[in-house]
Parts: sequence; C-alpha cells; structure tokens
Amino acid sequence: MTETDPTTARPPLDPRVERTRTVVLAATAELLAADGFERITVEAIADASGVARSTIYRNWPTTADLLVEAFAVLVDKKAAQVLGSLRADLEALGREQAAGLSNADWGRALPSLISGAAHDPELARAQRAFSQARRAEIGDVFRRAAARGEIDELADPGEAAEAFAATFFFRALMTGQPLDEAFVARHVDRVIASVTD
Amino acid sequence: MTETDPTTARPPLDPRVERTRTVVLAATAELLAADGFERITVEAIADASGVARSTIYRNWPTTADLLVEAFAVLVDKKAAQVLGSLRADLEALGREQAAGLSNADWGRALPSLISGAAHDPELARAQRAFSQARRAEIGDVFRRAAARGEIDELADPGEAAEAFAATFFFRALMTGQPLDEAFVARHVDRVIASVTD
DNA sequence: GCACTATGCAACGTCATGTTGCATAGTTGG
DNA sequence: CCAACTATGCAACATGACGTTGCATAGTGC
Repeated sequence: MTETDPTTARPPLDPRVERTRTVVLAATAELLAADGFERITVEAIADASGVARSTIYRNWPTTADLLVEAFAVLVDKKAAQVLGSLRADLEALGREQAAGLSNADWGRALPSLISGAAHDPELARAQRAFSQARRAEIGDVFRRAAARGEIDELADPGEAAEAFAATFFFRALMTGQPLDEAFVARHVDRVIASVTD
Repeated sequence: MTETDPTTARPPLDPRVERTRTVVLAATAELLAADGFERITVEAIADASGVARSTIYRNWPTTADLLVEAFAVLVDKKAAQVLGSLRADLEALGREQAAGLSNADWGRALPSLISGAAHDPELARAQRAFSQARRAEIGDVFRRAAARGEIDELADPGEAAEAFAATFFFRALMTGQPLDEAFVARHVDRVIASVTD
C-alpha cells in the first residue's frame, strides 16, 4: 500500500540533495567516459561539478557507489528494435553494439568497469545487470525468429545471444580490431549459420 | 656473427641485476594474480620481494614496464594440441581456455590488464600479443580441419577462432556465468555448426 | 520566523608515489 | 688480489589523493 513502484515512490528529496546528486553524477559520468574508473579522483569530480569533496563523500559512502550510479547514467538510454527478419534484427543490434563499444560513453567506461568488478561485488552486480539486459534483448530476437518459424526453436536462446554479443566485446576489449559494418555483417552470417545448422 | 638468437644472446648481465629481475617479477606475478593491477603497490612488491623500492624504480622506469613483464611471466607456459578431429581439438582448447580464465593466474590478472590497456599503449601491446597468440592457435585448428577435408575452407579462420574464443572471455569477464565442461561442449557444437553450414 | 539539515571550506593524518643522496656490498678486469 | 665500477639498501623528501571532521553558511520546510 505504502509501497508503490520503487522507481517513482522515493520519499520527497531535499532539493539541495537532488541537485547535488544530479550535478555530481553528470560530472562523474563525463569523467568516466573520458578517463575510466581508475583515473578518476574525487577531487576531479568535485572540481568538475563544483560540489565540495566532503559533500560527495557524504552522499556516497563508497566511491564504488558513486561509480555504479554514474555508469548507470551512461547506459540507461536504450530502445528495442523489431525489424522483421532475424538477419535484419541482428545486424541492427550488432551495429548498435559495435558503435556503443567503439565510440559511446559506456564503451569507453567498460574496461574500468570490468576491472573494478573483479574486486568489488557492488560493481560486479552493476556489470551483470548491464550485460544481462543486453543479452535478454538479443535473446528475444532469436525467440521471435523461432516463433515466426524462421529458425528452429533453440535449446538456449540466451547462449546464442551470448555468442552473438561476445565477439563484439572481445574485439573491443581484447584484440582492438575494427568493429566496422563489414565485420558485423560477417559475424551475423556466422551466427545465423550456427542456428540454422 | 655477433648477432645470434635474441632470446639467448643477451649481453652478460650483472648477477645482481638478474637476481633483482627474477625475484621482483616473481613477486609481482604473484600479486598480480591475487589482486590485479590496480591493487598492486610498488611498496607491496618491494615488501614481498625483499627488494628496495628504489631498486625497483631503477630497473623498471615505468610501472607499466614491470607489469607487462610480470604478466608475460604468468602467460608464457603453453603447449599446442593436435588431437585429430575438429571437435576434439576445439574441446581441448576450450577446456584449457575455460580453466585458464576461471582459475589460472592469467585469468585473474586479465581484468586489470584490460583496464590498463585502455589507457596505456604499452599494456595494450602486451594484451594484443597475448590474445593474438591464443587466436592463432585456434585458427590453426580450423585450418587443419579444412586441410583434412573435415570442413570447407573458411573465408577467415581467424574470425572463426575469434568467435570461438570470445564467448569464453565474455562469460568470464562480463556475465560471470560458469565455464564448465557442459558449456564448453555446447559452445563447441554451436561453433562447429557455424562452420559446417 | 525558527528549527533543521545539506553544503562549503579548511585542516588533518594516512598512504602511495616517484626521486634523490649516500653508504654498503657485490662484480669485473687487470 | 686489489682497485675501479655499479647495483642495491636505506632514509628522506615533495607531491597528490584519500577519507574524515569541525565549523560557519545558506537553503528548506513547518
């Protein structure tokens, strides 16, 4: 009863706090994209945001708390695609993924997130939530394709989605090879071949 | 004449330097596996190795230099597999990869390497060399399978290798899902399907 | 208007960095 | 074996970031 949607039902917040949160998170997100987790200093965030260092420490007990929230800010703008054919959907998602990893803010922040997650459970949760959302989206593409009869029902659409997404991350994070349109197309071919055996 | 195999022909080294290098690299590799790049302090290395901090700075101008060398120490033990069938080879490599990412020292050090590579060109080079060696090995498996007539000649064995390896890294680094034998088997199935379309 | 509370500021101790000067111990060549 | 040479250990330093705290100030809500 008193409990409603947790996203809208936050207790009314002191506007000063709200302002601090907004400004600091924006500045942190920006620094995050530019420098990655490790290079960020609380001092830099304080300077960039105009908020005092002590205030930042008061609002986010742990630096990880702040970084997790800031990363979420970078990620949350998203929209699902439904184009019609498996190939078209995958290519759209692949291009988006490739673009995000190469240029977008979250792509530039990702390496630090991975490293941070290795030691900080809080960051690890954020990372998994992030990757899970992406994979769910891709899994749905396979499920819809199966529902349309385009491919056979897959034993595990989630793993197919994983295989699809993994390669983009691998290129971006490990090999540094280009994630251009031609590569996306070739990769889509391979993945489609693996599900239409 | 004076130039022989660069791996054996290093100018005779002061045994003191040699000792320092060995001891420090060993200690660093250990800390690397335990804590990752970021948590490592030169002080900790000095303590663990019994070598003075100043000596470490004298031998490795940049901390990155030291970390790169230490990471190489973790990685260099390797051996290629030739079992006979594409499936057998891939499963062997997959299991090795999975085990390495889950338990081996280099797996535990990898997240930090990725993050470091995002900002340090030196580390980036080390990272690419590392991943390239792995992929070359896997690519050869596909080439041999094609030579045996087991599969058609692939347009790009390297990219097939990439797709194969990527998923293991993705699980280990992004989703945290288990890399057990069953998964390796399923993934091998998928990859084989993608090259025998 | 008054209590309340978040912020800004300044200062503190701590820790790791990277550098330097000097004494000591190990190494190499004659 | 001795005399240069040189790498190491130690101690100290300035720097920068950390996380915390006390206090004055300014904004908020009743």
